[in-house]
Amino acid sequence: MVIKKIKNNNDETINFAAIEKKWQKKWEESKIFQTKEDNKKKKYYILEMYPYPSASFLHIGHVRNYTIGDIYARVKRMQGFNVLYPMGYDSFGLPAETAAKKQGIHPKKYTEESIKMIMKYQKALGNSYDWSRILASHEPEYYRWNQYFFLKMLEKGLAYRKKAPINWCEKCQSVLANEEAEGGKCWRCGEEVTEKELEQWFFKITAYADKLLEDLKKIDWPEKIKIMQKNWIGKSEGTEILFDINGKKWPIFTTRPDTLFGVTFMVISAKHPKLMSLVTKEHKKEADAFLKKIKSSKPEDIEKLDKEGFFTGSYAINPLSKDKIPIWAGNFVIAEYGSGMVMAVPAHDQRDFEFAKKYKIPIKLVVVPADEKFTSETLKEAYTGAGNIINSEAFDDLENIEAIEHITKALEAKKLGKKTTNYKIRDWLISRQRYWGTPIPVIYCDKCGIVPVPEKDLPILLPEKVDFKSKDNPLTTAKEFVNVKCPKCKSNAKRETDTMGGFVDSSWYFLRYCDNKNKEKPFDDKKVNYWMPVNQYIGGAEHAVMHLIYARFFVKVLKDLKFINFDEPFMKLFNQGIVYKDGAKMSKSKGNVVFQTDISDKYGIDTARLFLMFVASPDKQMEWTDEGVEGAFRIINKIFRLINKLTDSKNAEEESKINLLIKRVSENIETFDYPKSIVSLFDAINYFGEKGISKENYKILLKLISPFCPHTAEELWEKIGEKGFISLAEWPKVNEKKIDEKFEQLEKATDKTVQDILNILRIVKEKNGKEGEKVYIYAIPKELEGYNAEDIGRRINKEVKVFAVNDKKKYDPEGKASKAKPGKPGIYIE
RNA sequence: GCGGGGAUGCCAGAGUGGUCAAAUGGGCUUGGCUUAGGACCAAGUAGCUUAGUGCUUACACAGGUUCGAAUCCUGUUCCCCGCACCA
Repeated sequence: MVIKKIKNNNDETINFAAIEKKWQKKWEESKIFQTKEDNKKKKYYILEMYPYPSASFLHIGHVRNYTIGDIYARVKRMQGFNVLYPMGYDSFGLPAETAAKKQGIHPKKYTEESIKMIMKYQKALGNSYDWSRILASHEPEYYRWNQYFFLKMLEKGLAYRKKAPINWCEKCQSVLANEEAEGGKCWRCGEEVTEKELEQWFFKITAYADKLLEDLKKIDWPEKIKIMQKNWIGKSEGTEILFDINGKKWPIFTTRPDTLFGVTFMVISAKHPKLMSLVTKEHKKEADAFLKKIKSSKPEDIEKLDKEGFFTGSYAINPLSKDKIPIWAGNFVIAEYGSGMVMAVPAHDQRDFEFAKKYKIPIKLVVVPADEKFTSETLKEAYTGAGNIINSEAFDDLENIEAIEHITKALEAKKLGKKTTNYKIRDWLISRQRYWGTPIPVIYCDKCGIVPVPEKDLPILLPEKVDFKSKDNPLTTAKEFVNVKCPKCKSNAKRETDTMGGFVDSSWYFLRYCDNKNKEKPFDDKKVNYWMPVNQYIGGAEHAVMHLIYARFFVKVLKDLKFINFDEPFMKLFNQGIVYKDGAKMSKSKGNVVFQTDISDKYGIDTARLFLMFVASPDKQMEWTDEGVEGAFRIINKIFRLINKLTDSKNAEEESKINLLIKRVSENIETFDYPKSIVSLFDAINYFGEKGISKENYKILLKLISPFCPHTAEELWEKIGEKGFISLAEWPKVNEKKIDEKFEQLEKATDKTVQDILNILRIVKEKNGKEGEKVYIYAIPKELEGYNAEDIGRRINKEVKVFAVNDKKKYDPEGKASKAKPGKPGIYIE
C-alpha cells in the first residue's frame, strides 16, 4: 500500500494510513460507539439499508452511502442524542448458492468469507457503527425468528398456501414475488419471467393495503417513493355489479357504473381459471387456438400486442337493462384484478373501443358532452369526459358524475351490486425453491395435511449436506431433512423444502438490532419500543415497492400481534443518488468501478469521504471524476497546517466568523446539504489559514470538521492536548449575537478594492507602458481598520500604504482621497 | 402513453424573482516563493471598454408575466428514473 505523504510548511510528513489505523483501533478498543438504552437521553436511530455481502470490495458508491449516514450519526451523537447506528448483513440469497454450484464452495462458507471481507473494508471507512449489534440473516439465531413470525402469521391466517399462476425465473430456478418481477424481468438476474402454476406460500399483505396507503401520511419520505407505493397499492373505488351468467351471479368491478347502459359486451381474461366453463362447444376450437397463441408469445411481446380475443358463446344479463350481452375472452384483461372479467363500454373506454372496432361489436353512446355532437357511428375514439346521460332509461339527463351514485344506489337496492374498493397490490409470495434461505417451518402429512412445526422445535436448521449439482432445489436432496414424522400423528411425513425469500429477513432486521443477542425472544419489546421507529433511514430508491413496503407491512402485523407498539418502521427516509462512471452505473461487469482503496490508498479515507460529500448533494446522482479529489486532499492538509497558526487571543471578527460557521454547518448538515456545509468549512479554513485562529476556536473548527473527517479531527484534537475523543465532544452551539455582518461586508470591500487596484494597474501599464510601483489607499476613518496594508500588498504583490482620508500627513499628489466613499476607498498608484 | 426529476461557465456542481457574469472545487493561464520541480501563496479564466467605469452577449430552445428572470408561466427538444392495457 502506497501512501502519498505530503509535506506541510514545517516539512513534516503526515502518514494518513497510520492515523486512520490508530484511531480506528482506539475507537474499537474504547467501545465509544456502543450504545445502551438510556431513558434520560433522547434516542436517535439512524440506519443504512443492510447490504448483501456479495462483493468482497467496496466501490466509491458504497463509500458515499455509508458516509452519508455516518456523518449524520456523528453529529447527532455530538449533539447529545443517544444514537443507535448499527450494521449487519442481508446474507441469505441466490448469489451464494450460484457460487456453490459453480465453484463448489458451500454457501455458508462463501457468505461468511464475504462478510469478513466486506467488514474489513467497512471498518476501514472509520464509520461509527456499534459493531456489537451486528447480525447476519443466515445465522440460525436470526432466521429462527423468521420461522417464529411465520408460525404466528400462519395462526392468524396471514400466511397461507395456495395454487396460483406465479412468476418463474428459469435462470434462478425459482418463483418471484410480483414486486420482484417488475416489467416481466427478474429483479436479480434480468432474465425473462415466465408464468407457472404452483402451490406457494403467501403473506396476506392485501389485508393491510388500506393501512399501508393511509399511513403514508404519517411518514416523512421522498414524495417520489410515496407515489410509487401509492401506485403500487393501487386503490380504486368503484362499484361491484352482479351480472347474471348462466344462472350464476358474477361480480364485475367498474369505476364507471354510470356507463352501465352502454355495455355492449363483456370481456373475461384469457388467463382466467374459469374461462373454459364459459366457452361453448361451438367455440372450443377457437378458444384452444387463441390460448395456444398466448402461451407461445413472450411476456415481453404481450405488452405490445393488439387487443385480441374471441367470442366464448356465453351471454351475461345486464342487471338493469336486462340486455343479453355477449361474453368475449380477451388478452388485455388481467385475471387477478377485480374478478378477472370486465364490462365493456366501447363508447367510453378506449380499450373497449379498440376491441369493439376490431370485432365489429356495436357501440352504444350513453354519456354526451354538452357541446359536442357525435353519435355512436361518428365516434373516432372513446369519450371519457363528463357529460349528460342518455339511453339509460330512468337515469337519462343526469350528469354522469351524479349517475355514478344513482346507479350504484339502484343496484344496491336490488342487491345487484355495491360500492367497493379494489387494490392492485397482490399478496406477497414468500416461498422460493432455493436452498440458501430460511426453511419454512411446516410439515406435510398425508393424514393431517399442512402441519405447522411446533414452536419448541425451532429453529428448523438448514442442513449443510446437500447436493448443489441438483437442478431442483438442493434442499430436496437432504433426505434426513425431508423425511420426518408428523408432529401430530407421528406417521411418516415430508418437510416443506421451500425457503423464504430474502425480503422476509429484511422486513424486521432493524428490530433485531435493538436486541441482537436475545436467545429467548426475537427481541425484548422494551428495548425495541425505546429505539424504534428508525428516525432516519438511508438507502436506495430501488427498494420503493419491495423492501420498503414489506417492512411497513411486517411492522403493522407485529403491532397487531402485540410485539411492538408502533406501526411505521422508518419515520424519515433519505434516498442517496447513484454514482455513475462513464455514463453508467458502476458495476463489476462493466469494468467501470472505482474502488474505495483507489482513493484511500493514495489520499486517505478522510479525503475520500470529504470529496464524496463535497462534490455533489448526497441525494443527487453524480458522475464520478477523480479530478477534484486533490482539492479535498489539499483542504485536509490545510487543516493540519492550521495548527501552526494558533494565536493567543481572539477578536470580534474571528468570533463572528466562527459563529457564522457553526450556524451554517449545523443547519446544512441537518438537511443533508453536506456540500454547503463543506463549502463554509473550506472558506473558514482558508480564512483562518491566512489570519490565524485562537486555540479555542480551532477546537470548534475541528469539531465541525469531525463528522466529515473523523480521523483527521481526532488526531489534531489530541495534538492540541485535548483529552478524550472529539467524536464524543459536544457539538458547538451558535452565539448569534457574535455574528456581525459588518465583517463580511468589510471583507467584500477589501476584495473589491484589490480588484480595483489590479484593474488600474493593468490600465496604467497598457496606457503608459510602465508598471505601477506603489499603491496608496485612502479609507474613510471609520473603515480604516478594515484595510490591512500587508494583506492587500501580498495579494497584489506591491507595496501598499493605507491612510485615513483626513490624515494631514498623507501622501496624495493627485487628491485621490476625495474619491473615497463608504466601502470604497480612494486609490492612488505611482 | 402515464407519473416523477433534470438540462447552469472548460469539467464537476451551487444557485429558485433584484445583492448574479453566477458559490465552491478541479483544470488552464499569469505572477510570487524556489537552484529546479513539487508543495505553498496571489491573481485571472464570455467579449469589448475604462485609473478603479460602462456596455453587449449569456444559465437547453422559443415565447410570455414582471419595473426586473438562471430563478415564475406556456410550448418545444433532449436526458434520467419509476409504472405500464388495473376496467
